[in-house]
Parts: sequence; structure tokens; C-alpha cells
Amino acid sequence: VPYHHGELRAALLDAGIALARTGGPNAVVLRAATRTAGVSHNAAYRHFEDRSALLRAVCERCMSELALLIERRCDDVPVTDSQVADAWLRLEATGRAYIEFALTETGWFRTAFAVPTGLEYFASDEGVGRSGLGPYGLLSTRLDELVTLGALPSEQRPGAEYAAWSAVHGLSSLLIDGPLRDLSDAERAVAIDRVVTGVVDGL
Amino acid sequence: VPYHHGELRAALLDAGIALARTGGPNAVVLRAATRTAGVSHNAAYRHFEDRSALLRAVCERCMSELALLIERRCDDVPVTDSQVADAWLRLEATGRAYIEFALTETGWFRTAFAVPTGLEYFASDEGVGRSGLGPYGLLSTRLDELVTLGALPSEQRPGAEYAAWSAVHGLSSLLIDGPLRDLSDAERAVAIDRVVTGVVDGL
DNA sequence: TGTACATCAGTGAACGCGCGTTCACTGATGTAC
DNA sequence: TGTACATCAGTGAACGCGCGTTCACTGATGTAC
Repeated sequence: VPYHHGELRAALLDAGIALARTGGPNAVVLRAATRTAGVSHNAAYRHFEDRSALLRAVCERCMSELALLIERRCDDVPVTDSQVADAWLRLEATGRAYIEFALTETGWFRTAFAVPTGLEYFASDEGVGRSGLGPYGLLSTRLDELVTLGALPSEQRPGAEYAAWSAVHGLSSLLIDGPLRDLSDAERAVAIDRVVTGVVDGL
Repeated sequence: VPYHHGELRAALLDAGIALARTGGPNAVVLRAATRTAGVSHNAAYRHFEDRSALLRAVCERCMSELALLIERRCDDVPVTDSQVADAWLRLEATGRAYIEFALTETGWFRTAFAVPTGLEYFASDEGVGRSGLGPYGLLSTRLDELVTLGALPSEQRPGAEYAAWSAVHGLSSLLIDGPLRDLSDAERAVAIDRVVTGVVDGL
């Protein structure tokens, strides 16, 4: 065991991400991260100013994971000869991926939204996926695409992100933390379908 | 100062509600509640089994406050000779009241959703307003109304609560805790309009 | 090639926080006879 | 009308928790000469 760890910052970050995955933002505990890194607890202060600095870094990675899943699910949408239909399907896939992430990576989802940050942060974070876009940027891309194809009237475009984002984010919250947490699988599927189609019909 | 307080349970509840109003669920601290009630800290255990029991009671009241605001805003919608138009306006008022509550009574809003409870709880809680319905019950009432009037096709009815509720809940979350917290007043108004009209168009 | 020294990255002990909760207790109240 | 006693509602001291953070420190590394 060498005295100098060498990759301690990365190790602490990974530990923090693992903690967040299981227990959400509150589980990102400085001392726990140093424990799993096999290092004394205040060695962390060489690499992060604060516990909150560690949490912020973890939060960024959680947001990146969300963006990655969205990208992957959009890529899975098969390309047909109808560009318009494809664009709608990609929008739908974006929303479904968002909800899927909340349901399957609940800890990460909660952590991603635990840190006070403005909108610019969600629009893009460098190095995420191929596009370098965050979840918000990916959604905007989908909507722009629809406008470009003439599928979405441009007077409908302003604020369209708000409507789409609110719907999937709200459903996610209600399903994981809120009053809808006890829904059966079937009921949950109905709810998801209803919300996603509601978004599309609302545009 | 009498030895027996007499109304201690009510006093602790009121104190808890005041704490929640300012600081959300985490601010509902047993010792703080007893302090403002002017009583030793463990006197609370005569009236609540736990801190969580107190929090649960506070949560119920927060939910009632939300229901009350919704009812009030619906009552404010003027009655015209078009029953259908009125019903749509009441639905819209319901959604706007929900968001208004989140923005103006943020602490209460957060507290209302802080305690794990199932759906049945939101549907009705006895003694709230005239109708005795919770927020979810009020929303259902509005949607049933539209179906009865023939304004909403009954095949659209199942799961319609999910779509409407998710949208306003999601926007509320994003505005108070999330990435939309820094929106200007004008942008916020646009977002609210867009979400509310999106819900209506989606039905 | 050596040596002196600044610098960086880790260690270990300690503090304070504020709370929730428990224990053994005392003061007030109501009721049976 | 008094008295004995159960019961209820409060008190006060104490514990443990686990953490974030700070302090003074030591071991390793790199660089100037």
C-alpha cells in the first residue's frame, strides 16, 4: 500500500457515485468515500474543498448518466423512410428514457437534482455522449428537429421544453417519492403511456 | 404558567406547521416545537410517539392547505352560461392553484410530499374544505365533470389524472428546487402558461 | 551524482454540533369509598 | 366532606449518534544547485 494513492480524486468520486446510486444525495458522505478509498478521512480535503464540492462533482456525473441513457434510447429508435414519424418517436423515447432512469437509477436521479444549479448546466456538459449535450439540450434538439421538419408549428416551439420536461419530471417524482409509489406495474405502465402521449398531443 | 398546558398537542402541531412553512420538512424538529410551545422537550412524547408522528401530522395539514387553496381558486372561477367552458376553466384553475401553492408556500409544499404515503391519502382527507377532498380527489372531480358534460371523451378519462398531475407537479418541482429556479418572472409565467395549456390540449 | 529544501499528499487525534430518545423523577388531577 | 391512590402530564439530566471540519503532524516527491 503506497503512501501516495495517485488517483485519489478519481477514487473518491467513484466511491461517491456508488454511494449516490444506492442511497441518493444524503448517502454521499465524505468519511464513507474515504473509507472505501482506503484512506484517512481528511485526505479528501486535498482534492475537494468541501463535502459539498464532492457532492457537486457526483451530481454532474449523475446528470451525465441521465444524458447517456437518453442518447442511447434515442439511438435505438429505428430509422424509417418517414423522417417526421422518426422525429416524434425520438421525442417519445427521450421522455421514456427520462422516466426509465428515474425508476431504475433512483439514487442517481435524486442526486442529479439535489444540487442547486441553474438551467445552463442541464443544457450541456462537456464530454457527455457523442453530442456533448445534457438532458435539457437533448430535449431541445428533439423539438428543434420537429420544427425543422415542419411537424411542429414554430409558434408552438417557445416553451415547449417546459411542457414536455415538466410532465416526465413530475411523473418521475410522483412515482419514486410521491403518492404514486405504490402503483402496480400495470398501473405504472398506464400512467407512463398516458403522460407520454399527453405530451405529444399537447404539442 | 400552569403545569398542565392543556392544549399541548395542538400547540406542538401549530409550531410544527410554522416550522414547515419556513423551512420545509427538515425544519420540523421536535425540540424546536417544544421550545415554541414553552415546554420541556420530552413533553412532546406524551402526545406524539415519535418525531415522525409529528411530521406525519404536519404533513396532513400541509396537504389540507393545498386542497383548500385549490378549492378557493376553483370557487373564484365565475359561472357563465357555458357549463363546458366553466368546467375547463375550473380544471385550469386547479392546476394553476397547485403551482401557486408550490411557489408561495414552498415549505408546506415540500412537507406535504415529504412523508411516504400512498395515493388513497391524497384522494380525500376528512374535513378539508367543503368537499372533504384532497388535491387528487379535487382533480378527479374536475375531470369527471368534463366527462359528464361530454367535453372529454370517456376513453380519454382513464389515467387522465396522471397526465395533468404530473405536468403541474413537475413544473412545480423544477421551479422551486430544480434547474428552473432561476427563471425570471416573465419566463416563469410563460412556462406556467405553456404547461397548463399543454395539459388541456393533451386531453 | 549528491545534497538541501520546498512542496505536495497523506495521517491521527480532537472538537462541536444538535438532535432524537430514554430514564427516573415530580406535580397536578380525578375518582372510589 | 375527607382521604387514599391510580393516573396523567409534565420535568431535568444524560447518552449516543455520526458526521464535517480543523489542527498539528509526518512521509514521499521533485527540483535547484
